[in-house]
Amino acid sequence: MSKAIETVKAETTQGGARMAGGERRAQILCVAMRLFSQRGFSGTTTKEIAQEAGVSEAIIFRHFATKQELYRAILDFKSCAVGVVDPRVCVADAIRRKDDFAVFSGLARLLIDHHEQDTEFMRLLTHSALEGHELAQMFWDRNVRDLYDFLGGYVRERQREGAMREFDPAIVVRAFLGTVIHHSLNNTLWDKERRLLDITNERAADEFARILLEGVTTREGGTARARVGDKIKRPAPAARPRKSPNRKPTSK
Amino acid sequence: MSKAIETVKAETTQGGARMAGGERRAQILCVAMRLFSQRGFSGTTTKEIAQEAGVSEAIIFRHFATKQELYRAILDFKSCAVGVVDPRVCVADAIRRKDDFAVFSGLARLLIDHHEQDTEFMRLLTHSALEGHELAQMFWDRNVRDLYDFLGGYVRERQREGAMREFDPAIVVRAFLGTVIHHSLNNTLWDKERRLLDITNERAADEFARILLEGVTTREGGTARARVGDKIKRPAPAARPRKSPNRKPTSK
DNA sequence: GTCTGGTAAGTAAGTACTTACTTATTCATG
DNA sequence: CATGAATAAGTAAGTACTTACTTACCAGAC
Repeated sequence: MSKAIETVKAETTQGGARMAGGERRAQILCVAMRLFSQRGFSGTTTKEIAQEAGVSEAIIFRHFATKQELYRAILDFKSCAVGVVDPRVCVADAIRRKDDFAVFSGLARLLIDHHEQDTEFMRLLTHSALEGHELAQMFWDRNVRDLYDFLGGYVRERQREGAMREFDPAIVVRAFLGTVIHHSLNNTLWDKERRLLDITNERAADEFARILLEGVTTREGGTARARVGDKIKRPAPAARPRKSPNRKPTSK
Repeated sequence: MSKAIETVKAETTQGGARMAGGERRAQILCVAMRLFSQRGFSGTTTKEIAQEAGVSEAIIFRHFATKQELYRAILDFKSCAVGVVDPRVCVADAIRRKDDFAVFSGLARLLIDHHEQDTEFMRLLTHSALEGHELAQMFWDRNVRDLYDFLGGYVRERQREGAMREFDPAIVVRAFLGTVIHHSLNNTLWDKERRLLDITNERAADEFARILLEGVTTREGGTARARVGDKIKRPAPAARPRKSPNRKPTSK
């Protein structure tokens, strides 16, 4: 590769010219994240990272002792930076007003938007989960567990007030977050052209929230048929009492 | 590695002794699938595959011209084998009876069970989706698209009969399959110890179906509050008329 | 001068894939 | 039934190239 080409490429990625240590470090981190998210850890070579950053391979190892450490630094950096938009804060108002729809659609919107604008991190996280990287687990434990607790707590509260049915809150959260996260994953991983479903984030968030809250069947009971759940022997709620909610069928 | 050890290991994976061509090929395929699903394509070496299969590297290349071709063969094989349980057949009876709950819980149960017993394929598919492998796309297009059409069709039919609300069927399917698939993915990828939610497949399927059909809010309107959706400007249904259902609010 | 950001040119251990060769199995034939 | 060519399964030891990571050296700002 000629020097000229290398310089041009370097320019486009802000490489080339001499940089302050911190700057260069950040730039390498940035380039590496892009590549790791595209090709995974073992699918990305340090040589590629160096080329894309417009520097020689050696300076990568000046900033990061090993390839592993570079990867770790990325995951570390991102799993902190991701916390800047705290879902709890963003829907705090809706929670206070006990506006269920606003809570769920707001949360969904937040997540879908965030996933859309940070596709890289989503891919990176999935890669590292597959590869069994400890930091993926750490991120999951920290951020996702929090979300479950937070949302589950809200559901439990609304159940106590008689505004929600007696589902296990954890199941409700799983159902909702599943829909939302899968939607994002689907959009970035499998159906980038939106062939199966092409809707705005706003609409997706609203509809998902509506479906969760109202259900898809008509409440008036379209045809004269057995109510849902009549024929199933619902397993004793205490079978696995890990997280059994304060069930209290208030209303009615 | 001593000959003795190699023989033992070979025995456990049915390698070692001379095998008929087809047999050996199948065994390599099997071993390779396990390794690819654990470590991804570029994270797995042909040497490892050979060792685990208890043969020399050369015979891998006797059966498969390249590593890529081996990978392709696996994806090919699996994406066919996976079709043996056709969801459409399995819930055909419920469809005929128009038992919404049976349809959705049955389908969910089928998928979750299947994912649980074939974790390898799920991981493999995710890996290859991340790596942008064409065959992952093919599988998605073939199997998932079918499911969307099938389930979406059922929803549309029930809407025509006034038994379901006027959601875009594709959104309903996305919501439901999202919940189900995410549940599986969660169990195999992030939360293997089931710390966030530990329920049987049967219960998961039933609850997911109930939530989708009934919604989580009480129908009697626990507290005197605005009905869900009152304050939102629902986007004009014809905004993106891709798949707008034959809406016909029959009943009532 | 002496840090500091940078490089060119390594190195040892892998990597996918080949070659030249050895063994076991099959099976028509004398 | 024995036999021996044909064929298929298998291996040890490569090849050419890539990988993560090092070493020895350089140029400019303070």
